[in-house]
Amino acid sequence: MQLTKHTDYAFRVLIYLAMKPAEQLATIQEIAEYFDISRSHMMKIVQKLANAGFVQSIRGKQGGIHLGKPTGDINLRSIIELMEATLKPVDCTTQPCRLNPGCSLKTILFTGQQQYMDYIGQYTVADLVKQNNGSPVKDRLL
Amino acid sequence: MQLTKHTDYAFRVLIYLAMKPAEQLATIQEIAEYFDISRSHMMKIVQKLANAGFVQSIRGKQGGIHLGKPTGDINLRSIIELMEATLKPVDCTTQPCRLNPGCSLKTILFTGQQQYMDYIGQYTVADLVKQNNGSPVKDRLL
DNA sequence: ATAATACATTCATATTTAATGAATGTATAG
DNA sequence: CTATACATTCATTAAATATGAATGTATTAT
Repeated sequence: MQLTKHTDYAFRVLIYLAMKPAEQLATIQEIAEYFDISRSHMMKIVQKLANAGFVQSIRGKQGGIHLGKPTGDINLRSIIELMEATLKPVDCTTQPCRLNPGCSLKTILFTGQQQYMDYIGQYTVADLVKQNNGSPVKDRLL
Repeated sequence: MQLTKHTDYAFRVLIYLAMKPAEQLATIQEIAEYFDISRSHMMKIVQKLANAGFVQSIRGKQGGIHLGKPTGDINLRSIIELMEATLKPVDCTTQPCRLNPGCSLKTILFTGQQQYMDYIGQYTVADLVKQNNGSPVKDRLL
């Protein structure tokens, strides 16, 4: 009942990138150090984000990464859907449950999770970098 | 992003008990066999439910277990809250995140989860043993 | 009383998933 | 053609879940 750290880190990367001027590249190394994670590990998170188009990566010397689309177009729900391995509240089939298929529990749980996702879906990365208690997030963090 | 099997099994136990006549006792052995789980393991799930009052257990010969309260009084949300170890969508403190405390992500995620729980909270075990596609659940299962 | 039964508790183990890191490959700018 | 930065594959570690064995305690039927 908790998001994985991969999802957590993915959000952090996006927030980090969103706080930099759009044209300025960040390196994976730099972000890994900022959040105190190993480079290799951070690489994998960025990888997934890059394959999905949320981040654009540029190889080679002077390379780096930046957001692949405007902050307002990166829906938080889509990040969860991308990073989380399993999105079903229960698994009634792998080792079949004797109550299946008449059991209405799965429908209730599934619909509940939809409520969660629908709510999250109202927000984008843009909402995460807005100032919220007086001082701009940017000023407090970079 | 998935409920643990403990929670899953807890629901199964409650559904099983709800399907038996109120005055008739079930044994842990019997339920364990029904769902094909080891007795020891099933014991632990029942234990938690018993400590919380959802199930009443009677020791000794001719002992067994039955529901501790009417099916309509066993809210599904309360079962999740009882069985799930961790209910926070993200943990920003164990290994402090540098974006904390200005980061609004945790608030969004937490509120989203509330939506989930609030939805689930509309249902009780009584809703799980109602007939739903013509034939009573009871007829199909026991 | 006491043996049988059924829950209670503690301890140890196995399995799975998530998390992490090392090593090596590929592209590109200078 | 070399330094840099992303890309990919493989192996390892750690943590959380899940599971089971052994033993204790209460109750009741005989």
